[in-house]
Amino acid sequence: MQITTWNVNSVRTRLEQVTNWLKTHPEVDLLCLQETKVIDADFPQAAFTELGYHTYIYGQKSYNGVAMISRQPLSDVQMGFTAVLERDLGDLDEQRRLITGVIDQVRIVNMYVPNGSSLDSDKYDYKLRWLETLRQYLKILLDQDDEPSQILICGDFNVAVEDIDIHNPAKRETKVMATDAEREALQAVLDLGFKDVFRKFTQSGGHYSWWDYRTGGFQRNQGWRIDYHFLTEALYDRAIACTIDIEPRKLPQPSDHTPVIVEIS
Amino acid sequence: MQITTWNVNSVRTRLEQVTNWLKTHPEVDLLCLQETKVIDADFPQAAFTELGYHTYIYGQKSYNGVAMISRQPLSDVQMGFTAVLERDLGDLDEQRRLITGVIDQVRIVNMYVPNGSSLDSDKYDYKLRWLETLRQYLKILLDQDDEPSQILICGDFNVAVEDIDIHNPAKRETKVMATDAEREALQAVLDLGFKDVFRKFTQSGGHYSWWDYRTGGFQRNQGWRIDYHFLTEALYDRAIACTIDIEPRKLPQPSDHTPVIVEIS
DNA sequence: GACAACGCTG
DNA sequence: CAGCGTTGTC
Repeated sequence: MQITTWNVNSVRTRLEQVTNWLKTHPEVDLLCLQETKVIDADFPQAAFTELGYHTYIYGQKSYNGVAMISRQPLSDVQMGFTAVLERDLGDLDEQRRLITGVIDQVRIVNMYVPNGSSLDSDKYDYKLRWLETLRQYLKILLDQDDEPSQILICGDFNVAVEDIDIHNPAKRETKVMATDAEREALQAVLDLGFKDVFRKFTQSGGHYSWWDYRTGGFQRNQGWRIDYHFLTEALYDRAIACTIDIEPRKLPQPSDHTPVIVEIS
Repeated sequence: MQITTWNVNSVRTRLEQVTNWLKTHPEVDLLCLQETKVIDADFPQAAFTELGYHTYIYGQKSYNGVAMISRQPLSDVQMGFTAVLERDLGDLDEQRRLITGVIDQVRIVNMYVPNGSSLDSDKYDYKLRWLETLRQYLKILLDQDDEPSQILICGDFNVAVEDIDIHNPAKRETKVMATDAEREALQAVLDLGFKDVFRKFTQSGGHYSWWDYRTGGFQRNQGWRIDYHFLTEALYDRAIACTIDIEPRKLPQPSDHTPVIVEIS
């Protein structure tokens, strides 16, 4: 089974690139999208159903929005934190950033973690609170799951977990995406029992999933690895490959992110 | 000598269409553009100079803007009413709607007449005042010119001069572009001694230069003839053809207007 | 740098 | 329906 995560930065603008990618990657069973930036009514479902996929969408206009494009139907699909946490989360579940479903006894959680803007902003605080809520949410999913848990969480985490996941980690504490506070908040999530499956196969640096549009850093491979698949132990053991496909980032008018694919035996 | 008028509705968006049109119409000596929608600093001059044309631009951001693209250098180029009327025109010369120059002893005046919005608007009043100012402006040009005057005024006049210039003239008094007041204001201009050269060669209706994007009227040829070449008597006598080229309107992402070409012996 | 929305104009 | 500019976001 192959699962891909890809922040497409508008599914409508990138529609042809996404469908072309699916056509050239028929072995991919599930594509998890982030930043679809479109309300459900305007999501280009037909483009995917015509190719034989099932679509599960949880969208919002302009910002955020996630979707899952699956060869097989998913079961137990749920949107947002509230469906699982069953309490009022205030502002933490207003934005559409998280969708989950089950395929072949594996629960997939596809998410778009808040970016955080700047360290002194309310958005940064929101990001930390969101990650803590994610921890609580995943704890329940883990408790609900049969042992051993087979859960995969993937998406754009907007955090680089290690210094080798950043092209220049020197001033990492001054900007969002790699501060200690963000890493600790994410680590608390991973401590529930999730492992970065890319590192099962690749220990070297220089492998990134996102390159800023502004600095033109893709040409010089000045990027960040912020898109991940984190797997529970049992699933991690079954993983046989995890790769980053940088080809879509080379196309004209690309997303700033590129797909990350994991294969599970 | 062939002269073309074309409201391109943004010269940057339409640049390739415009240069392609020039390439396929090498016999055109002068192309008069309206609604270039760009300040002079950002006008894509190089695209025209590379093709061997001289450019004369009088631009404005977002709205209006006129330009002349000429095989031969133009002489005595002037922008706006004020250069000729030499008095303070208040708001009537703030918008960049008029440029003039001389080629082969023929004075060309290229203009974009205000649209007028709706009958009860200040813009409608502005349109009528603008046309009266145009009359005063042309009177001076005529007085300055050697007898017999060889003046051609062309552009988007935003007025249909006759009922056969409108696909459905029934309710023409309720909307802008063919009310009696607009026609009278334009007629006062033409009474200085200008004639609609298209009608020298074609008397039938159904010939238009503009089709509204909104109503999709191009498919059913529901348009308006609002782009003209008006010529002084001496020049009118020398005209040997005047045609509307609807091909550019058939292209993807077209301007809502299409070129009108006049040929003078 | 790129995307989407909104307001304005035609 | 299509253009531009502005704002907000990342």
